[in-house]
Amino acid sequence: MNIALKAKSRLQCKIPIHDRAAEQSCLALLQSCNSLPKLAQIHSRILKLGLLNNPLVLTKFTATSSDLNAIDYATSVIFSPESDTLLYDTFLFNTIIRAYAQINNLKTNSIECYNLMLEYGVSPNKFTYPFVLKACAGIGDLNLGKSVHGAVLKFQFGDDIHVQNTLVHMYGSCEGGIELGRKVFDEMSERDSVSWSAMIGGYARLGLSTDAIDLFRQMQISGVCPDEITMVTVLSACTDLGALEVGKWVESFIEKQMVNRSVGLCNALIDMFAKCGDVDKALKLFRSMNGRTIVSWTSVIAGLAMHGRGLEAVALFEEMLEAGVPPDDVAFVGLLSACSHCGLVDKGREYFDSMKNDFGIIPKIEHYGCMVDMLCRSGRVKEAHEFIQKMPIEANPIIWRTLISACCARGELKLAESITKRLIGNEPMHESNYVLLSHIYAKLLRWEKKTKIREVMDKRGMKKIPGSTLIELDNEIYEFVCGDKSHHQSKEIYEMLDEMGRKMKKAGYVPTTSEVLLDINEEDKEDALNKHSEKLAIAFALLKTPPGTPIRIVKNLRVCNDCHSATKFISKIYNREIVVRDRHRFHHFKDGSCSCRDFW
DNA sequence: TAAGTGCAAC
Repeated sequence: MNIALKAKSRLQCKIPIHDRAAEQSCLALLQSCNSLPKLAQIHSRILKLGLLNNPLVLTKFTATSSDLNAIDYATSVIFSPESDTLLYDTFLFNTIIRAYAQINNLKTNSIECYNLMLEYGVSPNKFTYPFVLKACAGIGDLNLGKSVHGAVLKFQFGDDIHVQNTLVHMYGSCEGGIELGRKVFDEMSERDSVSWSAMIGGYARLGLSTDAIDLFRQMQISGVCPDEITMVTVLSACTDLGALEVGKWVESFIEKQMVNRSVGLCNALIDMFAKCGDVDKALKLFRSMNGRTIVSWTSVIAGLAMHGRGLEAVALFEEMLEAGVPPDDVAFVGLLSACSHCGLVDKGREYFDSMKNDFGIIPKIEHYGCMVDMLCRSGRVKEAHEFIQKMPIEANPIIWRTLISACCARGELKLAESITKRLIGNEPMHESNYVLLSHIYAKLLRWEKKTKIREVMDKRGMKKIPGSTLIELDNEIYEFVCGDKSHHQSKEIYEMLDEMGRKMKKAGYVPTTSEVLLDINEEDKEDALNKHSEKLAIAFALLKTPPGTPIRIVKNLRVCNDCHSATKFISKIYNREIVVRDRHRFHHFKDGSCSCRDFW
């Protein structure tokens, strides 16, 4: 739909005379309308009464419905050449701007409509800007947002708290806008829970989760009472960090401060517990809640899959079907990844077909990704390769990397090499491709080629994403990077590391030096491995926590082969359960083995 | 007629 085009021709149109009584009766009907079928009835009445060109009626029609067809219908009539321009007012424009701002992919229609409003000389009011800014946030265009901000100031709505709140939200949703959002936030004379939620949410979305949690602490000092949405936002920051202790604290805070937990809040708690390592708690919470939504089910199913408990995830999916909840595409991603993680290839294939045939869901790249992973894990590398070539959509780098890892694990090194080289051609600045290639060369014993990779990376000016590990102790979050010496107990940590190394070697641990990308001698390679952030974090935890208690750490990247092998030894030697969350899944180390069964 | 939030393949 092109609003502007439809509007152009109608500036000169004549003013029709309306039947006021009919208008009133229609408005009253719309007032009590609460369902789409009812709306359709009213629609036919509008037609019968000849009120098609009555903007008042159509505005109400638009406002009552969140149905896209109704909105499009109403706008096309409102802006048709026959409609009554003299009845165009702020309310009408606000309604349409709001309607489009609420629908994904149609946010630009909101902006188009707002521009039209200015073009016709209809004045925006303080209710206009929250809608317009919401649309800007959805589009994520910082320059657009800035220009609307300019208009806000020009029309002198800059002091309105709702406008300010949406400005914060808008800047927080646009790339590079967070600082400007913070400026608006800092300059506000008064802040309510929405202001704080918008700012905390901005940090959380950008992955600045520690900033989000810090700001939440400041909010408590400020005396503004957080609401459900604030808590959902803070929980998403906890989830991102893997900060289970902070998450638990948030849960108790919710219990103390709030009477009822909304479904949304419960879903956020479930997701937090699952992704912070306590999937049993997530399950318990899920069992205790009323009014579960598809998001609740999906969060637990995906959570179980992530912890390697695929069979339980599949059972839960079946339970969901029995409960009469129709699965959506996201639920199938969780289910298929569960099948993949517990080796249910045939069952997985059945579900994949059923998704299309029984539920009419067209598989997306993520679903194909699950299928490739499933075939790879069960050792059917060739089949996986054929599957990729037959896919109706083009494979993405994630899928290719899955296949490459499987090739390496199964000794299909030549195939791995050729795919990796092609991938580097497509994504020359993606570090993990080079790491993969270097592993392949190490396995092929092609040391000279392996050495060259580092040079290529340097020449292309690539920055290595530094590996880091988070650990939470006594409500504090500690971060370790490779070779970190910044901790005040650094000396003790490195002594612990030496002790761990000695005990591990005695138990039969051999460092996987082929992991190291640098061109250095074997001894230095061992040293480089030994300083990996996850080993530092584990050493720190062994020092600071009572014997026998579980250790939980969160790694920002995928855990490396050497750390994986070392952690297995450590779990046995020190008799500790070690729960490692990496970029993609959980590893539960216990008594010398890992829940991922060495495939990740 | 006003704001803010939650599930996704490696």
